[in-house]
Amino acid sequence: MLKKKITLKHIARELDVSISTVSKALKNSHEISRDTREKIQAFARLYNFKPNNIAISLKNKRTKNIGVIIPDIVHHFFTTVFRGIEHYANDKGYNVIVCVSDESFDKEVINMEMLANGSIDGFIMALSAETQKRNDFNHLREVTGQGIPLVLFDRVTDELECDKVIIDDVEAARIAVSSLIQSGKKRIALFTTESYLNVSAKREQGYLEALKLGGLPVHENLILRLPYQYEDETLSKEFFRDQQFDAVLCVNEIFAVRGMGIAQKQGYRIPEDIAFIGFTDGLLSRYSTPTLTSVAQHGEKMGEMAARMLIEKVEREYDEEDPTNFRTEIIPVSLIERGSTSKNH
Amino acid sequence: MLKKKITLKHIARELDVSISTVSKALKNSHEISRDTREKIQAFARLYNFKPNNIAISLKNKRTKNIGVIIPDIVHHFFTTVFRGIEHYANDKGYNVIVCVSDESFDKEVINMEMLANGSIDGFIMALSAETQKRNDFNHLREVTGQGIPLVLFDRVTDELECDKVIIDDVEAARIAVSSLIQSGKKRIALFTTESYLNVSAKREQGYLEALKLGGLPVHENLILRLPYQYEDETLSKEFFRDQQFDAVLCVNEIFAVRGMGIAQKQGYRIPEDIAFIGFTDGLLSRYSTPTLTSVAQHGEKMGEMAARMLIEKVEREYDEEDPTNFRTEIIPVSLIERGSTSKNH
DNA sequence: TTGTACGCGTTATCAT
DNA sequence: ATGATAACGCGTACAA
Repeated sequence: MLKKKITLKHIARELDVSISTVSKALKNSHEISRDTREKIQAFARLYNFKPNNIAISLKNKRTKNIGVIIPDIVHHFFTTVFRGIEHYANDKGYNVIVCVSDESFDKEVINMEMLANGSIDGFIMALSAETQKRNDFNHLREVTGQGIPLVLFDRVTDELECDKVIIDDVEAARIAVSSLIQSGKKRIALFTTESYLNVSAKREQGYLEALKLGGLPVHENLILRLPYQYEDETLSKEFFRDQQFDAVLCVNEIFAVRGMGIAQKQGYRIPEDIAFIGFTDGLLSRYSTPTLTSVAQHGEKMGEMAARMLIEKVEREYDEEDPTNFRTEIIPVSLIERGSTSKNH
Repeated sequence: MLKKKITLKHIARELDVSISTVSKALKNSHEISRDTREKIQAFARLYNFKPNNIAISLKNKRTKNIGVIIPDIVHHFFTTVFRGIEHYANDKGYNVIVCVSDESFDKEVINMEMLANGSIDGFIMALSAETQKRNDFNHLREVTGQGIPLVLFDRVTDELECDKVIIDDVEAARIAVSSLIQSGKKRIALFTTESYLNVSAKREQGYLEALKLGGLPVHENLILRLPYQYEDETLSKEFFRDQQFDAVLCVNEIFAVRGMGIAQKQGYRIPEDIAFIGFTDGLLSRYSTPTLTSVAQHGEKMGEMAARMLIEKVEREYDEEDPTNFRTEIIPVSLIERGSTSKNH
């Protein structure tokens, strides 16, 4: 019953040939006579021989593993990106090791160190909130300094020279707000997170730019900033109660859906009284009441792109190419229009 | 700038000692004189020496990696379980390699084969839909036959002897339906998936048992079965239009939220006209309108348990213990009551 | 056509 | 106190 994994050595012993003969025979080398070749191959098939990945990794100094470090896994956008990474990587024969930083700087550091000691050929990651707040990227420099390729996605930083994949958050927010302006909205609010997160800062910038472009004034009291995982709805309730706006851009779909819930409870009609647009086109956007118009970030494409960039770097590693040739790819967004901005949906 | 990874050999050469001396010194062996020990340790620290995981894996025949194969990653419940696995595993110094089967039998097989060749010490998985449909588990037997520990969670099968972690789906459905009966509901419907999925079969069974227990008759036309990822709402619309029920148990939160949307559009009030209960206590349950009463499956605990069982097996592997001593752990569920069953929420 | 020897990086055992 | 050697499993340059 217990058929332990078989090795070249076993086969060699059993068939009374040398290990290298077995190795060559299994790669169909013409150095080996048809006879022994077939004998060996038959035996190998019979015992279901598969070469040991670890041994091969050690020999090639390539693991065919890529390390993915993300702040959270119970999170629609990140899982979407992950799916893209996983598909592309698998396609190319790579496996994916995932570590979750839980938005913690220390965990991010520990995870990277764990993986950097030979377990992976390269990293794909989105920075933890704490890392962005501290603006400390030495653990990343450490790793790139060792020649390990790194691709950052979504939560990136200008302080680091490496490959990056992002959406144009400024542009995305601008598009969203402009579409509100075009549909006749005059007073547009922003419901967002505290702005040490790169993305929220950029979305705010896009919001401001769109207002300017549309000739609308900026009112600080039309902007509400709450912690990323806020609990207390006091401030948000006030915000919507004192409603002085006819539309609101929300930094993600959770903020949007919570906002819609509050607004509806206070008797506002959506989209007539207040129109909503969110970021992150996930389940909530599709199944909320009303359904939520949302900026789709195409996470899967982002993941594919990140994996592609990483694997290219990894496989080019030992070639002539300039290793400091870093790219930043921008994944286009699209606005998915639904019931929170138009009655027709 | 490019400080390539340093090895024992480098240190040995540099300090003009033997490799084994370096190895011992770094493990603080008292065989080595304080002098050389300190010299070597200082040097190692300076050059940030970390032993190569791959080499250690090869030597120990232990990778400290565990393989997780799940049907889908953009899926609240699975990511929740994954989080539990990841936390526990990381705590114990293990890394997690994730593969996604996309509900495909072939992908599941390929993924397992990729990982089974030395990349991991054991598997944690939930069976793909296709695998359950085909009832073909040879790839799993293959792996366990090689002595690789396997823990199945949620999507399990009786055909396989191995460790398992499940929720009691029968019990869970019974609790949910009983609570509806207790609150005075008389005609309780079931909105579920086609039943080749182990879980939906069990939830249906629990539904039937609860009706019997409550002295309520079973009406086949109160049961609607649709494909797991159905698109067309024709049948569901009919189902709710011809509404002959005052409550409905839904096999997951997506089915529940879609159902609520349809019912509300047709003018029914929730929970007065129809009460809803779903499975999978995720974002949708928390943020739908009304909020959804839901069976929480405590995925994170499930993941922790699975990881614990697996790691115990892995680390006991070479000991005396009976390897055929398989357990099935049942994670208790709880009913999270919200607005879809009671006005007070 | 086949086999020997070496190396990947580490550790453990056995000399010296 | 230190070093040489073998071993983990594989691949390959070189020797026979």
